[in-house]
Amino acid sequence: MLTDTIHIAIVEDDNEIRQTLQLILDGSAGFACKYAFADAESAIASIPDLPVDVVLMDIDLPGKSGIEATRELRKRIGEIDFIMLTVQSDDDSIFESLCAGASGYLLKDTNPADLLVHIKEVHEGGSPMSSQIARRIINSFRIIDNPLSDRETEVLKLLSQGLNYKDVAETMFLSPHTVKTHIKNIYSKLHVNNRAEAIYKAIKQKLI
Amino acid sequence: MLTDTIHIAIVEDDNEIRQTLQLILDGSAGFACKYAFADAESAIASIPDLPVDVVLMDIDLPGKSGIEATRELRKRIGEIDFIMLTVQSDDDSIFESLCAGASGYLLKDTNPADLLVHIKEVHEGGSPMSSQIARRIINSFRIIDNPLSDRETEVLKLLSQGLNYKDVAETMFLSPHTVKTHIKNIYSKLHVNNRAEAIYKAIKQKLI
DNA sequence: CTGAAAATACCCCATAAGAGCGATTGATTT
DNA sequence: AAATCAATCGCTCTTATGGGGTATTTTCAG
Repeated sequence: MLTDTIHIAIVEDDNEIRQTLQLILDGSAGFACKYAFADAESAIASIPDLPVDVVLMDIDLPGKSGIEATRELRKRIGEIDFIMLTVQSDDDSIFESLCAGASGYLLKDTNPADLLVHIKEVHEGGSPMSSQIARRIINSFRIIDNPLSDRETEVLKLLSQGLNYKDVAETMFLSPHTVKTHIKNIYSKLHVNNRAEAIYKAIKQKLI
Repeated sequence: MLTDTIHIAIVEDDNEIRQTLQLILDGSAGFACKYAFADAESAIASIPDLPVDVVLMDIDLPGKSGIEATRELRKRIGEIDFIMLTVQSDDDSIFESLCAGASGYLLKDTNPADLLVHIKEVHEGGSPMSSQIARRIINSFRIIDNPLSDRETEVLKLLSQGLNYKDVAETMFLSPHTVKTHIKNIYSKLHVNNRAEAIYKAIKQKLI
């Protein structure tokens, strides 16, 4: 049925890649690719008004990057899925893209047949990515190493919830003096000298 | 070659599933599955001393969960890859597993042929997961919505680095009074009343 | 059994932080 | 033209915080 057609837009500055890709996608049953843009600016201007389900977005664009384009388009339209299609696979690009609202992240050497499968997956609520890229994302969940004792971790968690010395002491059935000592030790172990930085570091290192 | 064989261990309490799986895996070229455990405790006791490359871990085990088993084994041995193989696909299970050190997360309805491919992927440094599961992970990177102004965000970032009123003021070329006002507005917008909680909330909501 | 690390408790003191006020200017929106 | 909000600067006051110490008990690994 026509209503099941997935409507695709491409944002890619390389003319050959863009045109080839558009031809392939538009020629495949169940897919339509009527729109293609060579830069972020024109994509941002046009896509909000187009009947598009999935956008294939290159990251390396002249002027605004594909990540910025994704971020801006996301702000205005929530229903479109973005797949980053790029040669870059460095950690920063991946995480920035995901934070900007991308649903998939594929490398440009993905073959057209697989690409079609992945577009379908995204449209059905999935997030296709190569297992190498998935690993990088997964690694970001790992805990590096935890210098804090159980008690110290407990204290820090309570602090992060806005409790002060006295409250923490009461919650943990301790003297406020002990809480203070724990906090001092936490600061020393994390090499910080105040609460704000301690919490920041602890979260970044997944200690709390 | 024999040296290219991937050695697998299974931890799964259902006898039928465990035995069937072991037969299939051990019978496949390039794979060996000589070890299978019915509970976390025996797996934790034995696996550190076994020549195993990849562990297939069920989450729902009697006694200690597969997630705990993964966490404990991870502590002691870094070179083994863990694939969670489970019926549960709720967000908590996924994130806990990843934090515990799992490299892949597959549902039990994955067919044996695909499973072999995924085991290979893991062993080569990838992280196989269904695109539905990948989407859940990706969604955890999304920014919910940002009530803070640019200036306020800037202030909060500096606070998270341990700066005090005065330092922030100097860095941003502002009066300490203005910084104080910004902070007060931040607290009010985030519904908190101190620095610690503000930073905690801001990070959790990906505002900084 | 012994020694290190963790957990507990206490003191003093200078300063940073937060609450509660008010006020002006310049955009942006309606 | 009015209203809103962001951004800026200012005051007072109380309390919490962090830095500097010391010391005892418990727990756990070697």
